[in-house]
Amino acid sequence: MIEEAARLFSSKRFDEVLMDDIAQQAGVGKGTIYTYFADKEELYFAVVFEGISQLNEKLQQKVNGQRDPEKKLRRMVHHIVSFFNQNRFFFRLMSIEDGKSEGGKGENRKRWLEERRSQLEAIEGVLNDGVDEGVFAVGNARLEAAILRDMVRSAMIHSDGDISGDEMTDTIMRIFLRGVRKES
Amino acid sequence: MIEEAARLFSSKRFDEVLMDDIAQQAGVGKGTIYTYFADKEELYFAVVFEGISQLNEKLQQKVNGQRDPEKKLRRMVHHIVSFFNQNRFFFRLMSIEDGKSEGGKGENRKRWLEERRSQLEAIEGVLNDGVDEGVFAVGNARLEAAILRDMVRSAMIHSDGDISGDEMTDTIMRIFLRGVRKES
Amino acid sequence: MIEEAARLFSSKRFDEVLMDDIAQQAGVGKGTIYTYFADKEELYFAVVFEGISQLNEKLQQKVNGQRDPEKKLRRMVHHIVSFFNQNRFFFRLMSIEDGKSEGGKGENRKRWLEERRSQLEAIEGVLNDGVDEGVFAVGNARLEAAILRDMVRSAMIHSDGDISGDEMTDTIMRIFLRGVRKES
Amino acid sequence: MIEEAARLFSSKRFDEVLMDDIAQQAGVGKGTIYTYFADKEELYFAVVFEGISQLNEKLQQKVNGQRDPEKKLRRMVHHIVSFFNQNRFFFRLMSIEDGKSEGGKGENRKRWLEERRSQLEAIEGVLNDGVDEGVFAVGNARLEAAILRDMVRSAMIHSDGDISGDEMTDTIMRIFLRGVRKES
DNA sequence: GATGAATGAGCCTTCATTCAT
DNA sequence: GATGAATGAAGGCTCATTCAT
Repeated sequence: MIEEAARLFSSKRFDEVLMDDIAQQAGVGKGTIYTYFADKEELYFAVVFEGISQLNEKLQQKVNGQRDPEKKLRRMVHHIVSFFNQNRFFFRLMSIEDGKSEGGKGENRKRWLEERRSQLEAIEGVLNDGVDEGVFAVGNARLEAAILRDMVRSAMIHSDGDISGDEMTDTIMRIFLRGVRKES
Repeated sequence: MIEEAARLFSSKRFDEVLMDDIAQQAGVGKGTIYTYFADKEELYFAVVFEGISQLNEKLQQKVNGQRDPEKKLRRMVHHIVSFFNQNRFFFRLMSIEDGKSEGGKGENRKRWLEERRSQLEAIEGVLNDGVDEGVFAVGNARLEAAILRDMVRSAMIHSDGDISGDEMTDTIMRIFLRGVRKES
Repeated sequence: MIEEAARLFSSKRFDEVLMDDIAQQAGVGKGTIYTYFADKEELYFAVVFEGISQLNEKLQQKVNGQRDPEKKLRRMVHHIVSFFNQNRFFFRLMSIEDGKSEGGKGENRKRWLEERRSQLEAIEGVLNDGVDEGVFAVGNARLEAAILRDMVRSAMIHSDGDISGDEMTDTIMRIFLRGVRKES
Repeated sequence: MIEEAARLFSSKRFDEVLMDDIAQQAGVGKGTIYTYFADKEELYFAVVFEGISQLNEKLQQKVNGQRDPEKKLRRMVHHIVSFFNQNRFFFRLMSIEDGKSEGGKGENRKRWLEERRSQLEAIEGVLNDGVDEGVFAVGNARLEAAILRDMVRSAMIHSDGDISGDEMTDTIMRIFLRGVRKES
């Protein structure tokens, strides 16, 4: 149900997605949705958080069990690319939420910001590790973490499926690593 | 009228923006909007295209009157940053449209893709110039142009006004330039 | 202006006729209509009354200057047919008004009933003359006058222009005259 | 629901009848109407066709089980009078539709013309039977059928409830029968 | 007096939500 | 718990009417 909702929400505007459509696609009665979600908005955010949580969890795992900051970074980027490749709709949903400024029911907005922070902190941590080890030189770690992550978004949007996940990862890493590597 | 609509559309969901609100904010009667736009959707896209056209036009100007590819690139990035800083709503609207996949009345979708292509080609051109001059080394110029442009988006989102336009430009250029500079 | 309005009101529903259309057809500015008529409804009734008054006036003339009741009747029917043939729209408008029951602003409704009464009285008078002269035998003169007049409507609707005014008159008179002629 | 809509549509102009009123009169929610009819227009025509179909069906029955053309005709007229007496609104709706010329979505217009034709053919058939049996003499059977049917309309309009259905039938038959009877 | 751009009251229609089955 | 027919609040849109030019 969440999956079908995700598919729809990521390809159409919120108001263009009808509860009827979701129910039909998910193969359940319309009323059934309301057994699990208070309203359309709640379903929407369930979809959004389902996606980002899952990604964040996996991302955390990649950090562990690897020493070299560059390799860690590459594994993380590779994972983000893979995840988005398999869940193109989630990636679009996240883009949308990321673009928002203040709006939304504070509750959800807050949760979203937390998830995003947690995601960026994972990347930021690796960058800082690299700095500590004397291999990276970053100005604003948080900002650069965000830039790295969004490079994936950018690559996804502009690849239209023409470019393999590996090629994307390579391109992103080439640009980014040289950008943050400490000049010797 | 378009300006007020842009402000509203960029801070709320399409369905949360009421024609009544737009009319009120713009200080015109509701009916007046319909004298100029067939419906809410048309107004929305007028807003979107107004923004991107304006940006693209200015961007084209920056390319001329400058030799050094690095300096050209910096001027372009600086301009995008300034433009988005002055029109925060447009930048959000563009993010939204960029995220979309197929949907929408083909008409508008097509126009959007064209505007985007034109924008990226401007950047791409500079990258290719750099390659010709032997100062840049790029793999997929279009993709890397897109990445550069989206770095601005990323920086905007994650700066929340804390970071000045110049600092943003510097950070972006530092990362990107080193990423594309030909290794000597 | 009234004429164009008549043409439109008789071929479309009241709500389908736009003030814009009337203005355009009549070749005047929309505001100009309001110089002469308080609102759409007033224009509509001006149209309706213009038609029936004109018809009634002419009908009255036909009665005079003829002795024989049958000939009078024939001349009247012939005139109604001619008038409707030249003003097909008026005939439709009258049908509409005739069909109504109570509704409408009492003012107009009252005026309409008066005009209709006056019209039927003209016919009724001839019928009564015939009765006085011993050539007609009628039950309810008013009702039979109405039936005669509506025969024209009926013939108009079902002729679609295939039948000439004279043939219509002949058919109507054949049926009606034999129906009211005193049996010898 | 159709019945209440019929009552309203026959006493007011299309644009004066509000969907709210229909819903309220019918004792259903406004949205419910749209479960069964696509829009106001569709409901309107459903109402119109419901009436004429019902009448036509019954009319067909009257033709059977009777030999004498005059008696058949009288039974048909009597039935039309009764039907209209019981469904005054339908009779007004039919008048309106009959008066129209070209307009309307071809679909509905076509259907209307068919129903009307079928109705007139029933009457026409009896007239032709009479001609075959040598008791009637008609010029244009279709036209005279139409005239007969519309005599009922005429009588309805001008009776205002003062005249009984039987009296109406008698008057109509007296005029019409003598009009078509073959002169001996 | 004529005009037509601007207006906003009003209405049709949609669709999230409910609740009886 | 599941369902989907019924609901009505809400909002997009129309168009008669106004009034500054």
